[in-house]
Amino acid sequence: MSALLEPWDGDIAKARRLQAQLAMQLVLEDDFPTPLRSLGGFDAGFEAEGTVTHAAALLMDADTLQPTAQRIARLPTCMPYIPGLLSFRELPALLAALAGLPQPPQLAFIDGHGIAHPRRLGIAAHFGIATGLASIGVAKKPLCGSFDPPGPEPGDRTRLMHRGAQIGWVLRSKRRCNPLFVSPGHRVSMASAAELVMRCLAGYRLPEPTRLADRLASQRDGR
DNA sequence: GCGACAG
DNA sequence: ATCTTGTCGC
Repeated sequence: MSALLEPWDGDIAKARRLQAQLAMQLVLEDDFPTPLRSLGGFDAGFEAEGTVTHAAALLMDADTLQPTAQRIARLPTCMPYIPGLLSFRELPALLAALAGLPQPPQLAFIDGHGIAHPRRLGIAAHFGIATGLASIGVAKKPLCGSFDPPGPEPGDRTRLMHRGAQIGWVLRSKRRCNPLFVSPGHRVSMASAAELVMRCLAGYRLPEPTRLADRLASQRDGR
């Protein structure tokens, strides 16, 4: 829960040091309820020329993938977008939306990277440390690391590497669609991260938790 | 030094 | 992220 509500002071170096420190607390092994009963989907968006940040939180049944509750939270935008420091900008809104759900999900899917980050603390990892919940990052584009393109079949994947270590997967979730960049957040193993995303697909490029959260967060109405 | 850079 | 309709390709 460290340094999340403190106002942005512009000190990028300090923020980076905090990320490295928080990343040390990550549990990169499977440690979530089984069998999984509930899943969560989270995504953030902006309104009023970026002055307002809104976040969508969605609770769903792990077996049917049907949403059971949803919540949208709005907060004044606290800082600008700085590559590598995304979580400091969007996490406050995500946490506010999470607090509005009837109960927390047993596993959260976050729109953005988990440990596939320069200091291993993408927004999904930061969300996990801040809440204690198991989390997985699902991003549409890479932030760092190198990789070979995965095969064309759904399920095909290659390792996303950074500084000699695997930080995630480049996963083909659907034919003829650009691959997803999947990485563990907190309390989820590298192998399970990809498997869990595959298990949540329903015919679209994005797994249901993030797909529905994306749709909710970017709807023109309800604002 | 130069280029890249989640959302 | 956001401004935004139709259009090309599978």
